[in-house]
Amino acid sequence: MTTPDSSHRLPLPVAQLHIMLALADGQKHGYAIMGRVEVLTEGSVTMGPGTLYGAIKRMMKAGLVEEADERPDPELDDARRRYYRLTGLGARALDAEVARMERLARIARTGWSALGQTLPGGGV
Amino acid sequence: MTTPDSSHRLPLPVAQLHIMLALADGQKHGYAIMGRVEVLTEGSVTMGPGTLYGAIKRMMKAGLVEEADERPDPELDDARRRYYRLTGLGARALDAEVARMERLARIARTGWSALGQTLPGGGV
DNA sequence: TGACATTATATCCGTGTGCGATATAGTTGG
DNA sequence: CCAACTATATCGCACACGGATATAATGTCA
Repeated sequence: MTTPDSSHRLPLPVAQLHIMLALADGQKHGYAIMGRVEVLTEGSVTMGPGTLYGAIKRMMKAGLVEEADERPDPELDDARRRYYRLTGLGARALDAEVARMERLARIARTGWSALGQTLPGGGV
Repeated sequence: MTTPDSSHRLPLPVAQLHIMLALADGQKHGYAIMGRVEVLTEGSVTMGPGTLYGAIKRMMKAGLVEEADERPDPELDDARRRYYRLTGLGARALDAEVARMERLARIARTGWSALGQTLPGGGV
């Protein structure tokens, strides 16, 4: 019996995290997200359409992102585009995921002493 | 230019990262790893045997961990145990993975300005 | 106008991963 | 002596990722 309220169980799938980061500063359409992910990861992650649209479908189902009806100036627009934005839930999930990564990174950098807990077993 | 280190690709599967963190302060046997992961993640991640041994098998194949022959004092030992430790490659992969997480966390916290790059396309 | 690259969304499917369930057995303690 | 705990191991389902592919509108340029 996994958590029935699967609204946001961590860790977030990596593709979803990348998409969320790309959307963090405002709504974007799919193709723009792909480009933004590449820039954000400094070229280390190239997200193809197979990854993107599959992930977005799951994220919409989970309520992490939603389609935006508002569109930019018609001059700059393209009828084919579908714009997506983070929901409140999505923003909170992103925050939780980032906190999770920071906690793990801190453990890796400082050792588990960072936890301030007595660990059983000791070494070996 | 981040050294691509072609032998493995990031992001590391989450279970593998957790195992590596658990092994970072010294070799441990499987059952101890499960407990350590739970402590390290402050109870948020409970790793079962299905996850652990599958992941370890893949990690050994990838050269990220290896089985240790040295065992602790026979008094404290248990014949059934199999001890694992990080390899040099594993330690470097852990380091790269942590760096990746820190970079993403930094982007999430500070926005793109962290990249010091001119982003094409603009918003919307 | 016709040709071609680019932009843009969408699906299919193989493979890898996570993880619950399950099996097996040695160890410890009342 | 039996129950609980320790310990390793496998199976199978479901999901996530990502390459390949399809389709079509838009932009560009000779």
